[in-house]
Amino acid sequence: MRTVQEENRKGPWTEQEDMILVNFVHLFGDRRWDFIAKVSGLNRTGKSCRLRWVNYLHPGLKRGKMTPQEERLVLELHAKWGNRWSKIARKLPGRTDNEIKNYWRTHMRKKTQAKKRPVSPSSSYSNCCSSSMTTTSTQDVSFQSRMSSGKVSFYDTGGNREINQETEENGYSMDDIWKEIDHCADIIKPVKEIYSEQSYCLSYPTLASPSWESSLDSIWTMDADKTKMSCFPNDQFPFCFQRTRSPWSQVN
DNA sequence: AAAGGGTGCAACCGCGTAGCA
DNA sequence: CTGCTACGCGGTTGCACCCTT
Repeated sequence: MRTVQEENRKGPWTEQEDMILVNFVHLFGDRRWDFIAKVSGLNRTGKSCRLRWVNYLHPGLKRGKMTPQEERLVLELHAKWGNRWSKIARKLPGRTDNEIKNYWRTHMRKKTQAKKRPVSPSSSYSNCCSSSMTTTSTQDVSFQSRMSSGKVSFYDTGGNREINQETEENGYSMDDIWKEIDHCADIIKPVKEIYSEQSYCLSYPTLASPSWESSLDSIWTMDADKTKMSCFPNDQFPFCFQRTRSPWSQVN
């Protein structure tokens, strides 16, 4: 009898695995992960496949640094909802809960470091979020006092009414933030466009939760017997984003 | 140029929950 | 109602890269 550990691969995904996963997701949709994991022959758990898809391979993902607008929105929403990362992520198109979680973690780390060095005008935190963080001061004070009094954990700030109040007093409402984000979305090239610009054969239908079924036929021409990427000309992989650290770069 | 520490991010783990038989 | 399975979420870890000394 073989153990699960013997059967399932762990650790970083290879380019090949990514391609196989993308292929099977396009075939069967981004549900039924255990099934996909099984039929694809990837020695991964369904869970692992789902995570890889959601956090990295999903075509609607935006890569790169958070914009000031996004930073502000994360602050706002976290103040409102606490560590409900997936809920927050839904309000930031193209960002994953994992990404936001990581961002927040980094953000809070910087904050606590700044706290340790109290009167440093050029603290890393203020540098990082200098752009237009109108909401930080009050939150910092209340949050940090709660932190230091041991009432909250490192991550969990819970809901914070004060910040909402303050934003309203400042006249910077959620509507304003949304307007900025809309404006931003105009500037940022839709993923679809980027794909076509780079001569990739794929055209992804929507940014969030694409309905693959509707466009499968036109997009993917795959021989059921071969799991080869007939849809990727010249073995190109349809990403508009760059991998910085990955097994891929090492392959070349 | 090398070493060491810091940072950021991908991926795993455990738990809660929805859906189904 | 109960048990099972799969999925989703939040927390945590590991490691590659970057920066400073």
